[in-house]
Amino acid sequence: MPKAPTVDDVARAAGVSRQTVSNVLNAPEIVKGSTRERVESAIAELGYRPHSAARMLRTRRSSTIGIHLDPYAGGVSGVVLDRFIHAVTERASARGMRMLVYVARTPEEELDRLAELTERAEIDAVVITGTFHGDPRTGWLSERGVPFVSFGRPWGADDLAEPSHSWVDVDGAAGARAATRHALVTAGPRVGFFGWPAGSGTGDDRERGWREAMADAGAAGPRFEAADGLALARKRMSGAFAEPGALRELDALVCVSDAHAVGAHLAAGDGGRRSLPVFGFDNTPVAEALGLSSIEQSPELVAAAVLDLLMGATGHAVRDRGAPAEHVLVEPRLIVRG
Amino acid sequence: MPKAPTVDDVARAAGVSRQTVSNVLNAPEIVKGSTRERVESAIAELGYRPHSAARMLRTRRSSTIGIHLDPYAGGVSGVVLDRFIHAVTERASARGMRMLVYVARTPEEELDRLAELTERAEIDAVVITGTFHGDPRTGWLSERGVPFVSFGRPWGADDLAEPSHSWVDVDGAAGARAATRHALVTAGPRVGFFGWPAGSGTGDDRERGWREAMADAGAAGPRFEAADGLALARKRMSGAFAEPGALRELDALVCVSDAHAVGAHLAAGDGGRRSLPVFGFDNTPVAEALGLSSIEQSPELVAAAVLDLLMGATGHAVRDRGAPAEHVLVEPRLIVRG
DNA sequence: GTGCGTGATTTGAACGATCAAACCCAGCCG
DNA sequence: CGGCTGGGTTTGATCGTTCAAATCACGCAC
Repeated sequence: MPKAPTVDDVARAAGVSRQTVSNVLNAPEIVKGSTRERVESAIAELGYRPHSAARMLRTRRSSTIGIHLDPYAGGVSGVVLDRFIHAVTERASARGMRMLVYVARTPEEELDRLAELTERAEIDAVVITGTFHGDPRTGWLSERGVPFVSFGRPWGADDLAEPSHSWVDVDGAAGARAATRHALVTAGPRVGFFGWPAGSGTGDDRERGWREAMADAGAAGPRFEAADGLALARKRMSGAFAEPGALRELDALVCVSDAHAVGAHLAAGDGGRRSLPVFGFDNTPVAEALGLSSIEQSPELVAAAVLDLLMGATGHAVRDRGAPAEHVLVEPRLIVRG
Repeated sequence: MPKAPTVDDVARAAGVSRQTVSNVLNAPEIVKGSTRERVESAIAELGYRPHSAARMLRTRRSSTIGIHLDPYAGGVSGVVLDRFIHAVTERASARGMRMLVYVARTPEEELDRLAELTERAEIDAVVITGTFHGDPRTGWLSERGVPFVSFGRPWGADDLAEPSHSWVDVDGAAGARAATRHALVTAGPRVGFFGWPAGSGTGDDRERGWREAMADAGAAGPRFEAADGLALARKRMSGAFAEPGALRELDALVCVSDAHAVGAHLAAGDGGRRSLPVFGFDNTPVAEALGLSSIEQSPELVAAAVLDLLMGATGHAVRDRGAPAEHVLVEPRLIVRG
């Protein structure tokens, strides 16, 4: 393995100084055209690439962004986050940034990881996902001045008008509203909602969309709930559908997740109504496989927005804090099937 | 933001020299007990962490491993790789390594990414996934002396006896054999196989397992095939089951993937035989949701094996090449459902 | 008493880049 | 003709760590 060429090797080959080579790379506009070309061809000739550790050391920037990898929970969802991570990585790459992934089982453990990564200067910024009420991460990051953007709103009093940090989220209420409206038009007025127990932010937001659409239409429908998980959801709805007439008196069901939707769909099938229109959330492969409608979150759009907030619309480095907290609310898209 | 403490700060606080602090961190055994304690408490006191860029620059090691993120194909599988990446990251973290992810749409693009990452010294090693016949990556990496291990065998002449590089894979034939045997015992002798078109390595390997189990039992069954994708699979089997008696004369079906299995399951349902025992591969959430049996690949075991090959059983740095090429074949596990 | 070996610690240099300031050289003005 | 300006380029210092070699302290044998 021949030693990799350094900036000095290039300088010698091009008959200029170190710094000029550095300038060609970092501030080409200040170098005279003819010398720039000479240096560029020397770079190409030698196959030179700047040694990133040296650059990091001097500039005190790692050009790396950290992101947490959620454990595989074995459930139906999860795909959304995987798509999101992929999209963020792609976007980051296009802006000359790298993505470092880390794992942690609890928020506390995540703070440990983050402390290590930031204090060793391995990352310049963080993308956090799945924010929740009283999330310890946001305050911690703000205090230490670590630039970050969250996929998920702060769930505080004033998310929209005066957010405590930059965030991007999908407008769950709008998604549920779209699904509910579609159901009202195509199936009938008795559209139910199948959600998580109250208090989960995301779930409440989606439920609100259903409520609003129903109120607008002057319609009413039952609300069911179950904790996360396909099996639980199926059991819950099997119970509900066992009530005489319950299944017959329902025109459609909007669900808080694809897991819930699949559970409800299977329960409806068991109850002899395989064709009950069911709407899920996340547009996972399972919903696709079973031909269920679902709300597509467009994690690619979220990813693009996250990087815009983190680096500015065209920047090639993380914005230093001091930049105002902004947010982006992505409009989801209803995918109709079945 | 107060300036982060350096090794010099710690040295001063502990009344020793730079190098002694460094030794406490990197070779504690050569430092006298009393001084070590003094230095350790100074480290704790100041909250010192070594600056990774400086260390990288000097040691010429980044302690970082690169891994490719597959694009979200929208299909049923993909979960296996996500679980694998998560597990690798966890294992790497435990050994003091970091994981850097990158994306690429084609193998050629992947080589570009790898060239950049290795030449800038951002990564010490690579984990590649989804190897195939004539994969350009393995040769490229070997030539350049970049340490790597693949999840997926080399698919060459002498994979097992004389592999051209270290690899870990799941024993697909064993998995299919287990499923077939189980089907023969619980369902009947007419066990079919639903595979990919021949030539895909992985698919051929799994099919071989079915063939062997059938031959051992002196049984015979039909073979079907379809390209990847749930919709295609369903259509193919709907066609097959339309033949008079075809569905009745089948006791069970072993499939090359969960997508195939789900397609076959749905087609069987359409044909009036919802209870046809179907066996998938990958144990994805969809199979779980529909109550189909499937073969669990245990990506966590694969991940552990990959890091063992890359770093040695207990090492804390990537083994330099010169280490012999080894391989590990992980035994998959049949998950019976329905 | 001198020399030697050994374990513990310190010193100087180096890794490869960028920053900050100095330098050089035309061209222009007074 | 001296001084000033400013674009283009070079020089020296620096980021924080580890390597390699030097130094130191101490006990022991001759």
